[in-house]
Amino acid sequence: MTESLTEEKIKEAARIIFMEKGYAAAGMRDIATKAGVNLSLVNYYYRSKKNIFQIIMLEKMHKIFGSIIPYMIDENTSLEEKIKHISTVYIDTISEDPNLPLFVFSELQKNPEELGILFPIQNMDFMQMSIVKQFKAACPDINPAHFMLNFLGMTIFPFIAAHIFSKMPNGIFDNIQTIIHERKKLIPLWIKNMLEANIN
Amino acid sequence: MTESLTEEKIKEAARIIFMEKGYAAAGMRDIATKAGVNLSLVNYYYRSKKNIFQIIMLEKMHKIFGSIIPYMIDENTSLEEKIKHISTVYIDTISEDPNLPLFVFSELQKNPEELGILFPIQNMDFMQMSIVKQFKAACPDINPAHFMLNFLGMTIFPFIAAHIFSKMPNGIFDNIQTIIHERKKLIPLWIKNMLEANIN
DNA sequence: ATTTGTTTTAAACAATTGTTTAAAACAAAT
DNA sequence: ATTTGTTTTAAACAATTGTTTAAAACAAAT
Repeated sequence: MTESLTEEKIKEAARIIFMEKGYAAAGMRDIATKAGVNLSLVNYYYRSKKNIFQIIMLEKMHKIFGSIIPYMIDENTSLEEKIKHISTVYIDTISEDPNLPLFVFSELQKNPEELGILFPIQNMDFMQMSIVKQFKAACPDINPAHFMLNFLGMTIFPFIAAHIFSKMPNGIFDNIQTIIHERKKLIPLWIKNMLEANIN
Repeated sequence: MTESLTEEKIKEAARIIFMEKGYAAAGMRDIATKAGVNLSLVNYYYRSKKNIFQIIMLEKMHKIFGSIIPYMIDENTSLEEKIKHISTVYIDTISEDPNLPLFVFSELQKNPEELGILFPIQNMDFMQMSIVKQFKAACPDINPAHFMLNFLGMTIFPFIAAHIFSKMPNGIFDNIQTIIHERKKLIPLWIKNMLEANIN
C-alpha cells in the first residue's frame, strides 16, 4: 500500500516548512501552498498540524540519533575504529540536512514531554554502550561524559554555528562546508591526542 | 530617566517567555500575564511584539558574542592565557542563562536578515583578532577555523545538548551542571594538547 | 480645587490561525 | 450506464492573534 502522490507531496512540503520555520511559525497554509495542494488535504491526510509535525519530528530524531547509535554499541570494533567511522558517516549524513541538529535540539527543548516520548531517549543508556566502556578502559580517570561531549561537540557544533559564522567578513569561515568535510579526518586525530594526553 | 517598574516587569517577563517559547510561539498575552500587567501595557511601553523581541534579542546577542570578543582581541595576553580565561568566564556567564546559545542560534537562523542587522556580525572580523593571529603563529598548517570551532564547540555544545542528555537514564550526564563546570579546567588542557599535536 | 499629563483598564478591532463541512469531481467496479 | 468509494475543492467555522481605541484612574503642579 504505497502512499499517494498527494500524500507524499504534502509530507515533503511539511519537511521543508517545519525545518525552515519551526513548529510554531509554520502554517498549514504554508505547507499546502508549498505542496501545491488544497489546504483541506493537509488535514485530510494527516488529521492535524500536531500530528504531521510529530511524524516529521520522529523522522528527524531517527536521523540524528539513530544513525550513530548502531556504531556506538557495536562490540566488534575498536574505539579508534568507532571514532573514525562515526565522524565520517555522521558528517556526511548531516551535510545532506545541515539544519537537522539545530532543528531537533530546538524543538525538543521547547516541548520535551510530548516529543521525548516519541523517541525513546530515556532508553538510550550511554553507560552500557560499547564506545563508553572502551573509553573507560582507556581513560579510567576521566568522566566519559567529557569524551562524548567533545566528540559530539566537535562533530555537530559546526553545523549549528555555520549559518552565523558564514556571515562574518573576510573569512575564516568562507567555504564552511569544505572546512566541515576536512574535519572527517581531523576529528579522529584530535580525539586520539586527547586520549593519549589523558593517560599521561 | 529610570525605567518605570511596570516597564521593567514587562521586559523581564518578555525575557522569560521568549527564551522559553521562542519568538513565534510567544504571545503578547503570555508576556502580560507573566508580568502581572494589563495586555495593553505591553504595546503601550514597547509598541509591538517585533519591537520588544528585538530589544531582548539584541541584549542576548550582546551577552553571547560581546562577552568573549574583548578577550579574543586583547593584544596583551598570550594564546594560553586567552584560552584559560575565556573558557572559564564563558562557562560561568552562560551557566547563568543556559538556554542562551540554543535561543540565539535558533532565532538567528530563522530570521537572519532582520536580526543580523541588529548586531553587527558582519563586522566581527575573526581574521584580525589577536587570538587567531596567535594561533596561526603556533599552528601555521591548520586552518584557524578548526581551532575556533573546536574551542567554541567544546565550550558551547554542552549547553545546547544538556536538556536532552540529562534525560538519559542511569547517567553519564547526571549532574550535567557539575560536569560542565569541570570543563573550565579541562578545555584549556585539551586545547593545549591539540596545539602541540598539530605542531608535530 | 482644577488643570495637566501620564498610566492603566476593558472592550473591541481586523486579521490570521487550524479545522470542519458539504458539495463536487473523479476513478473503479458492476 | 450506474453505483460505489475516494479524493479534491470552496466556503465557512470558531478560536486566537497582535493591536487600537476611548474612557477611567492616577499623580503632580498650579
